[in-house]
Amino acid sequence: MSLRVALLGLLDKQPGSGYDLTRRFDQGLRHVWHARHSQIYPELARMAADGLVVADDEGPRGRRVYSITEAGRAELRRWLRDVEPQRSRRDDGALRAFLLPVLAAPDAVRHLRREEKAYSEAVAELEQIVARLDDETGEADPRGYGRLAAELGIRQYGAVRDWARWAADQIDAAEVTEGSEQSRPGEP
Amino acid sequence: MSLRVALLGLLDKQPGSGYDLTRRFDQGLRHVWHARHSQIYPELARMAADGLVVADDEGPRGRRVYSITEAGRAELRRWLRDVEPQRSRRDDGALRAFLLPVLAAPDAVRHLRREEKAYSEAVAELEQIVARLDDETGEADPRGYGRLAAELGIRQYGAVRDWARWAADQIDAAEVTEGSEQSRPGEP
DNA sequence: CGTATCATGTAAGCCGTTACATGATTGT
DNA sequence: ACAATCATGTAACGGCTTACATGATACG
Repeated sequence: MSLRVALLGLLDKQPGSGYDLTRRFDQGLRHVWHARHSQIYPELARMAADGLVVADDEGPRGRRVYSITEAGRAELRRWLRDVEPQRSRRDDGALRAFLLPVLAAPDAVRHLRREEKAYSEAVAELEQIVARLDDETGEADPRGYGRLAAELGIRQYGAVRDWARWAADQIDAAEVTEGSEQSRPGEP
Repeated sequence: MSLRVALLGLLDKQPGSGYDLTRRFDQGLRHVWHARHSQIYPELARMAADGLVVADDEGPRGRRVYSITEAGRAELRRWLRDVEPQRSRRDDGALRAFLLPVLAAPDAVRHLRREEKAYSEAVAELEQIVARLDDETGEADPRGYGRLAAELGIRQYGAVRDWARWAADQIDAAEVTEGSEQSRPGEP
C-alpha cells in the first residue's frame, strides 16, 4: 500500500495527472520511492474507485488531473499514525557488503571505491535539493515537505560513503602489512 | 537474482538444508536480506537444476543438505564483480519522512521518537554481533564474513537514529518558539 | 500421549518490471 | 513533414507474502 500512500502525499501537495506524478517520482521522490507509469495509472484508477482521489474531466490530450479527497487525506494520516513501519531490510548494497569476502582484495577494493564515489554524488545531489528547498521556503524550514526526507538521505548516503572509504582503507592496509602472503580466494 | 546470490553466499560458508538457511536468514542476514522458507525451498531446487548447488541424499527426516559447487562459486563472484549494484530506493522509513509534514507536530514527534528508539536498539544488536565476531576471529579482522556488513549496518542505522533525534528536536523547538500559533494541518 | 520443533512443500494473490501499443500536440 | 514530448494504457512475467498442508522426531 506504500505506492498508494506516496501518491496521496504528492496529490496532497498539488493535484496532477498520472503523467505529472510519474515525473514527480523521477524527480523529488527518486531517493525515497520508485514507480513507473505502468504501475501509477492503474493504481490511480483504483484509488478513484475507492474514493481517495477524484479525476477532472479530460483535458487537452486525454489528460486527466486527479485531486485528493478528504477520505484520501484521512487515509494518508491514518497510514502515518497507525500502520507499523516496515523495517525488514532487503538491501542490495548490504548484501554485497556481506558477500564481499569472497572476492580477492583488489576486486573488493575496486568495488568499494566505486560505491564511495556513487554515494558521494548522491549526497551532493541531495544537498543541492536542500539548498533549493531552503531558497524557496526562505531560510531553512525543517518542516517543509521533502526537507526532512532529504536530510535523512544525506545522512544515510553519507554513512554508506564513509563506510565504503573505511572498508577500502582497511583492506588496503591489511594487504600491505601482510605482504603477498594471502588475500582469500586467490590461494597464496 | 539476489536471493539466489544470498543463498550461494551462505552455502559458501557452510553447507545446509533449506531449513538451516531459513534460520540463517532470520539470524545473521536479518539486517541485510529477508526471505521465507516458501521462497527458499523452490529456489534451492532451481539452483540444483542449474548446477549451482548439489543436494545430499535425504538425511534423518527428509532433510536434504545442499552444498555449493564450483559453478556456484563462479556465479557468486561474477555477480559481485560484474553486476551493476541496484541503488534505486524503495524505503518505507524515507517515505514516512517525506510525508511527515501532513501530521500535526505532536504526532510527528511521537513517530520520530519511536523511530529513534527502534534504530538505537538495532545498532546495539549489531554491535553485539560485531563483538561476537571479533571474539571468534580473535582480534578484529575487518575482512571476516559479515563483519563489513555489520559495520555498514551500524553506521546506516546510527545515521537514521541521529536523524530521528535531530528531526524531533527541530519540530519541538519550532513548536515552543511559535507558541500555539500554528502547527500545520490542525488549523490554528 | 501430546506438544514443540524439525523439515518440506504448494497455491493464490499482490506488487513491480519490462515490453508492447496507441494517439495527440508542439515546435522546427 | 518530422521529431520530441505529452499522455494513457495493457500483458506477461518474476519476486515475495500469506496461507494452506503434511509428516517425522524428540522430549516431557
